[in-house]
Amino acid sequence: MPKSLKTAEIEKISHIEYFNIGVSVDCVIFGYDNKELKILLIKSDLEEFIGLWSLLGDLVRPDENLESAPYRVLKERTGMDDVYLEQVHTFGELGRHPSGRVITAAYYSLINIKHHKLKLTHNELHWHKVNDIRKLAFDHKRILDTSLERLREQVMEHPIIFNLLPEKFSLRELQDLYQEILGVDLDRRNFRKKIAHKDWLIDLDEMENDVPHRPGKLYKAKTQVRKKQSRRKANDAAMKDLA
Amino acid sequence: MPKSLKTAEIEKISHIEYFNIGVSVDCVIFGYDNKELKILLIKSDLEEFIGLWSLLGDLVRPDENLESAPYRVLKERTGMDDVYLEQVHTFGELGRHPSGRVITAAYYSLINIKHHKLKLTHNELHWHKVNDIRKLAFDHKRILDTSLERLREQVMEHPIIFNLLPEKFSLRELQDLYQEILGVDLDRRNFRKKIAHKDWLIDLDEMENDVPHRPGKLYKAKTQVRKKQSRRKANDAAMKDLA
DNA sequence: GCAAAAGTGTTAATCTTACACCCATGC
DNA sequence: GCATGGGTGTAAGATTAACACTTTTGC
Repeated sequence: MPKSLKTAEIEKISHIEYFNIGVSVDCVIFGYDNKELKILLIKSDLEEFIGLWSLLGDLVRPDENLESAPYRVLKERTGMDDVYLEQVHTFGELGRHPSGRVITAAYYSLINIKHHKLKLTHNELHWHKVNDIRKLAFDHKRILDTSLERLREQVMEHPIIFNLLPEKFSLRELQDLYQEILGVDLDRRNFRKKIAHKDWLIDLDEMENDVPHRPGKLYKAKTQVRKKQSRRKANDAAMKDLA
Repeated sequence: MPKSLKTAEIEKISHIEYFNIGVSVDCVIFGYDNKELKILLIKSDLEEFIGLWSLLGDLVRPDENLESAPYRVLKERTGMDDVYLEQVHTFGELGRHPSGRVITAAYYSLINIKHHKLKLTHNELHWHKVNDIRKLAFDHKRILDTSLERLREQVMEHPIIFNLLPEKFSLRELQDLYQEILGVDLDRRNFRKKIAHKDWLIDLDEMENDVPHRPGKLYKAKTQVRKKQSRRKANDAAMKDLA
């Protein structure tokens, strides 16, 4: 047996002083309303950040999986479960939190802002236009920027965008949302071809109504596309790209 | 002033029991030698994982930035600094570590296995073929799989692969490395066209020597491509993709 | 001269872009 | 009848995929 072998218990004791870092999760909760990408923020309750807004976060509980924490935060703050959540990055600069050493794992979430289950549980929770945000508490602006970057990278590759829309939507609504997220204008005919090619949608054979123009067809996402497709496909694509 | 406003100091005290989670980093250190993708592992010194290999990791020090920790681990274990390192994902399942609650941020690193500075500082450190690895200590196999997946996603998009090669290399060596990472065979002519198009290389006007066949031209990566290009370009690409 | 890998170009297929007209509805 | 957006196709350009022969070197 190697001479330096030790039990986990001994290792823990010898490093006990290291068990002094807080771990939190912060949720970048995206919504879409009125043709604008929104994010759910809460007024900071820390004196240091008075007047500033912050992401929804919480310390990870000692008895909870890291991945469970953002679901809990969402459930507590919005009443929603079964949401799309994805880890983005973990931030751990010294001094990023005035309470001491806190490392935070950032997740982004895409939710339907009109969902019947959505009930904001706190009167200092508000939806903000992403494009208007200049400053947030902590390093939350940087977290938002990173999440938005990731969302832009993911949104064409994986059928996740539908989490931001009502169950039924028209192609125009979908295109508007892509445009808002990517910050570009898209050609309608080319957009429709590209979406059709991805085979993400089911044609509902229904029409919009109460629109002051010719109604569009309604679609829904295929078989509850709440999660990204397996990364397998991304790999296949990368390979095909070069093969 | 809102009634529930509190200072960070008070907040910390009220959550003191949460500051009981260890935070570590684990490094997936890739190298390339003998046409094989390798990973640097250390024999686990925990009784629970006797006989198993594990990633190189360490607890994050209370006075060190999260991002600094993997650089420190690499420096300590290999003598290398100025390496390519990228955060992949943070793992925090309950029970992933027998010492107690430890959440780990995984990074992957690409290093030149023949670099003159590389000095393994521990005699239980060894390079293993990635393709041969079936089981590792902790959840390190999963961390490896996630890192490899990410490496495959990144390697065509960003000029990072050169970190695995010596300073001067031939196109054949580069192609072999891509094939090894992606697990596919590539067409030589198409590969060369694609690489030329990316404009990542400088033609050194030198030739291989001591090869038992016609020598190939040598290239080096343009202006020390140690980091990914800015994400900006990825976004532009995503937009262009749809515009 | 033989084994091994270097180097190179064309064609067909696919994908991407740019672009304009008629249609259905509410008012 | 007019304003609004729905719905659709084509041609040019760019990119990708498949594919084979000649060259240079060491032995």
